[in-house]
Amino acid sequence: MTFEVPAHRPHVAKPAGRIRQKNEQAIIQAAEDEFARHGFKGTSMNTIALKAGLPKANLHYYFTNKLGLYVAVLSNIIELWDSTFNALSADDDPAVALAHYIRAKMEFSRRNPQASRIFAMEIISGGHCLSDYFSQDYREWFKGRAAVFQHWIDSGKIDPVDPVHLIFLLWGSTQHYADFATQICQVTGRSRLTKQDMEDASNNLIHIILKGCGLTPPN
Amino acid sequence: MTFEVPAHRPHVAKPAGRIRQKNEQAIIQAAEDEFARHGFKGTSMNTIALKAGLPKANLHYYFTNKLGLYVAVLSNIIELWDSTFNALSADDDPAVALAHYIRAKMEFSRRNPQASRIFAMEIISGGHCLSDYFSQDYREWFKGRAAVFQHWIDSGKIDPVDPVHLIFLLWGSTQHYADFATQICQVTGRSRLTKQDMEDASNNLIHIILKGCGLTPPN
DNA sequence: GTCTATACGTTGATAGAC
DNA sequence: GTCTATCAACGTATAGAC
Repeated sequence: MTFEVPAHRPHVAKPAGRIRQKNEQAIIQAAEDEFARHGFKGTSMNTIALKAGLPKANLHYYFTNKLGLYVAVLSNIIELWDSTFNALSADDDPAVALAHYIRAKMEFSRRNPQASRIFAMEIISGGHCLSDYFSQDYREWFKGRAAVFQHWIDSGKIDPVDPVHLIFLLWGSTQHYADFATQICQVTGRSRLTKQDMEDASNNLIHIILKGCGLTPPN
Repeated sequence: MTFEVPAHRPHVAKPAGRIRQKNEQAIIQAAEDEFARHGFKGTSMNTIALKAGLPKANLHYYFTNKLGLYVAVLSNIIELWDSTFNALSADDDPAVALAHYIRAKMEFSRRNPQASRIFAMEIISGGHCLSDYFSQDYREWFKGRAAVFQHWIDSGKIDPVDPVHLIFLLWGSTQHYADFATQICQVTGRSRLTKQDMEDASNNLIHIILKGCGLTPPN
């Protein structure tokens, strides 16, 4: 009995791989748009397919099902989400670190408003798709982050505020500019939030929050 | 040819009216639950009907169509929404007025988390159903509200912060506790936000925001 | 006023030709 | 790998019996 040896195939960049990459990218992009606007249940695969310029059967080829696609989009977002927050360290000067964090979070809201909105919709909807993300590890990670603020408090660098609620203040006040951009534009009569608008907003937040914690804004 | 005269019917409280009131209430209640969880597109009339304990044809009897029901729910919410904000007056002591407003807004978030979430979802989705609400009048109203803060600034009562962004800070930081309650519970390991949690949060916000505006919290 | 039965489009998903 | 054709389930909405 003999075994066939596979014929030699010269190593070329598989065209399939490039098409896959391009299509997956187009699908994720289109899916972000739709999920940000209508949430998970409110979004249809058909609409995503149309927006991506592909037959809808292809979506099921690349992403087994609708939930798979949604989780892929969410994961894409979560990866970016916490990195800025992780940059905060107990050794930092609180004023510099907080000002930097607020600017970074606002810049993230400006550049990825859809990511912020998908996350917001998922949380508002109960966050069941993020149950893996919200694990015991996540709680430990959060405790560690809050400990940074507690250290600043214990060493008298900032006012004895509640570290946990300070974090929610930072998150809520910055994400508001991505999630509620529609309302902000309506009340201010703007068509969109410019980079300058976001810098004004950042400066305002930095002034109030830092001073509110007993700090003087840097520079 | 004779015309029949309708037989006399003694005036009794129409059972129809009471049934209508009871059913409409049950439908709106169920609709709030579903819209808060899945947004407009993601909610089905069938699910609302099941939750309300009524055949789904009844929903179309009481509320012409799905959009009509949604708008009814939204209007219910909007009515409550701005009243607390209207209470702020240029003549008030800023510290007292701001502290009172923050507490009122947080209490609203605690008692009507679903209302806040439906509003949030609608805004994130583009707010097209609120185009009537976001009229020229609304912009004028908002300007008038911002003028209160500007007056406090001009008379040297609070720091020269940006009044418009201060409003967004107040809105964002308080609504966060309704809209992101799921995330807050997950990271803090709680099953729900208690009244005490919300009071702690209020006190923290009052400390930071008032001090950040150059004010001393009252009492 | 109320509810059963049903019309008819859209949904997520798949089978199978190319 | 890709796409056309199709399915069963579910969507909103209504007609008409009670």
